[in-house]
Amino acid sequence: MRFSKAYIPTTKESPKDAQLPSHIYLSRAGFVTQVASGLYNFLPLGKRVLRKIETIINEEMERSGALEVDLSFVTPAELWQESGRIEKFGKELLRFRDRKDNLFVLGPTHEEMMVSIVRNRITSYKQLPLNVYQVKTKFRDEARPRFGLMRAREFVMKDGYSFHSTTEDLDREFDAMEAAYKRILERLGLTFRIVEADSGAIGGTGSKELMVLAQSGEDTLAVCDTCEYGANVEAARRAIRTAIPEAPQADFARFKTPNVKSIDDLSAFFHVDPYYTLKAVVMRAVYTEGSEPVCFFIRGCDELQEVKARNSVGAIDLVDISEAELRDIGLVPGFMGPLDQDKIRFVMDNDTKNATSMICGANEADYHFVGVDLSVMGDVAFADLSAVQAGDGCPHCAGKLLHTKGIEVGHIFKLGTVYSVPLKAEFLDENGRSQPFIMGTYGMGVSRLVAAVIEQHHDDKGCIWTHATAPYLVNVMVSNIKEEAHLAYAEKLYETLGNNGIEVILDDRKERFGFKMSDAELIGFPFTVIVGKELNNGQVQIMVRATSEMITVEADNVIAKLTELIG
RNA sequence: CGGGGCGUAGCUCAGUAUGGUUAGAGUACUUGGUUUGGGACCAAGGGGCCGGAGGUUCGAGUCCUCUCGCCCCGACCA
Repeated sequence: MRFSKAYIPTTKESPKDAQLPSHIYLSRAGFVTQVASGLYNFLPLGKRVLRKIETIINEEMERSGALEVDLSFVTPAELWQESGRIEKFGKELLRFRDRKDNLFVLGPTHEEMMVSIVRNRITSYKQLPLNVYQVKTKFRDEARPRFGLMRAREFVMKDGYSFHSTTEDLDREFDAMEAAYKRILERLGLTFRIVEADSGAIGGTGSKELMVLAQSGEDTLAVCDTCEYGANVEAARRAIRTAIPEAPQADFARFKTPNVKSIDDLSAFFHVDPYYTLKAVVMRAVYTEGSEPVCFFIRGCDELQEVKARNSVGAIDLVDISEAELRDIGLVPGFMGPLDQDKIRFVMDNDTKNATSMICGANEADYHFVGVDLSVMGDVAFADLSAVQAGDGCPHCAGKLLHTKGIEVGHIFKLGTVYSVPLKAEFLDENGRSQPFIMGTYGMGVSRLVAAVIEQHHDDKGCIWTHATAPYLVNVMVSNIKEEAHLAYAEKLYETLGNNGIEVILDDRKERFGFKMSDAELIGFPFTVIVGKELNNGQVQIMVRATSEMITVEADNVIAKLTELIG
C-alpha cells in the first residue's frame, strides 16, 4: 500500500471524549471513528488489525477442531422467551419489530441460536462432541458504554459453543479451548493471565477469564508472585493465614464499650489487632422473588467481597441498607454480633470458623462481648466472604498474592445443561435414554483485543503494534520525495519486501520528515525504514518502534536486517 | 437508572456571569511561492441553522422552558 493512496486520517488533537490511551491513539492514528455512544467505524487500518486477530483465532480454532459457522445477527424473540433470558437481559437486548410486527432482537450472544441449530439434528451420542463457533458482530445496549472499543455497544466477538454427552468430555474440551486461547494470546504478543472467575448466577461448574494485563483494566486480579495461580478478586481464594497476631487474653465477658462502633474504635479501645474483632455488614439480598436483609460477619481486618457474599445466599443482587432500617428490624448498628441473634439471616466467613479470643457486638447499645469462642456457633452458615488482600498467601504455593489490573478479553465457561434443559436440546445416550446436552461456551472479544493491544503497548507518542497485530509490519518512509534517487530506491525496496511476503506500506507523501516520523510513531508500525540523506552514503536507517532504536544499515543489506529483526 | 459536566468551522477550543458591529483563534483544507532529517514559513482563499424546538426582547451564541446527543463517577455488565 502506498500512503499517498491510503485513507489514514491522522490528527494532532485527540477527540475530547477520549480518555484511555487506546481510545486516543486509535482515533488519532485513524484506525476508528466514533459514530455514537458505543458505536465505532473501523477505517482501513483498524479493519486490517481486526482481520489479523480474526485470522489468528480462525487458525487456532481450525487447529483445535472447532467448526466455523455464521448465525443470523437478528434473532427471533421467541428463542429468548424460551430460554427465559428476554427478561434477564432486560434493556440490553435491542428489540424491534419487522413489517409483519414480529418481535426480534439483535444478538448480544448466541447460546440460544447455537442450541437451536443443533437440537433435533444432533440426536445421538455418536454425533458428539461438537464445537461450533463464529466471529460476529454483537450488540448489547449497555447502560453505559465507555472507554472506546473496550466497552462498546456494538462489538465483534468470537463465540464458541461445545456440546458433549459427558462432563468428562466437556472437561477435556474446556482444557483444549483454554490451551487454544492461550496460543492465540501468545501469538498476538500479549502479556496475560488466565484466572479463575466467578461463575455467578448462571451456575455451571467452572469458568476462567483471560486477562490482558494493563493498568486501565476494569477487573482487579489477585495473582501469585510465584506460581501461575491467578483469580478475579470476585473469586480469589487465599491460603489459610499463618502469620497470626498474638491473641488477646480475656475470659468471656460482656463489656461496656460506650460509643465504640467501628472496627478502628474497637481495636483502639481494647488495644487489640482488628484480626480479633468481628465485622458485621448488613445488606439487603435481592432474589428473583422478594428480598431480605442479611448480615455477613467477617474478621475486622478483612473486607467483604460483595460477589462472594451475593453467591453465598444465592441472591441476584445486594443493596445497601440504611441504619434506620436496621433499627426497625431490631438490630443495633455498631453493636451487632452473631451470638443470640435471631432477627435476620446471617452468614459467617470461613475464616471465623472456630475462631477464639474474638470481640464482637452484643446486640445491645454500648456493649461488646470479649473472649468469644466462635466454635460455639456450631451449625450456622459459613462461606468464603472476604476479599483477598495484597500480601495474602497463595492457595497453591508459598507465594504471595498481588493485586493487578486486567482487561477481560476472553471467558470460557462450563455451562453444563443450563441452556439445554430449558431449550429442550437432547440426545439419546448409549442406553437409549434422552439426555440434555452438556455444554461449554468460549468467548473472546475481538474488537476489545484491538484496544487491549494498545492498552498494553503504547508510549507517549502513540501505538506500538505487536508483529502479529500491526496493520503493516514495515513502513518504508521517503524523507523527501523530490530526491529522485531516494524515491527510486524506496520504490524498489517496497516492491521487494512485498514480493517477499512482508506487509509493507510506502510513505510516499509529499510531506516533511518530521511530519512523517510523527505519523509513523503515532500509527505504530513495528519497523520504519527511513530513506533519506543517509542514502547518499549508501545507508538507510531502521527505526524500531518498540524500543525507539535507530539502526543504521547498508542500503543493500536492509532486507536481511529486517528479516533478522522480524525474527 | 442516580449524580456531575459538555454541545459554537472537519478537529481542539475562545466568546455566554452583565443580550447589542459582519461570530473568532489554532489546526486541517484549497491556490501560489519559498523550504525539506522531527508535526516549516509567507500570501491569498473556501468553510458555521452557535445541537434542536418553543418563549422573553426592538435585538438571543448569550436569558427562560422543554427536548436530543455526548462524556465522566456510581449502579449494572451471560
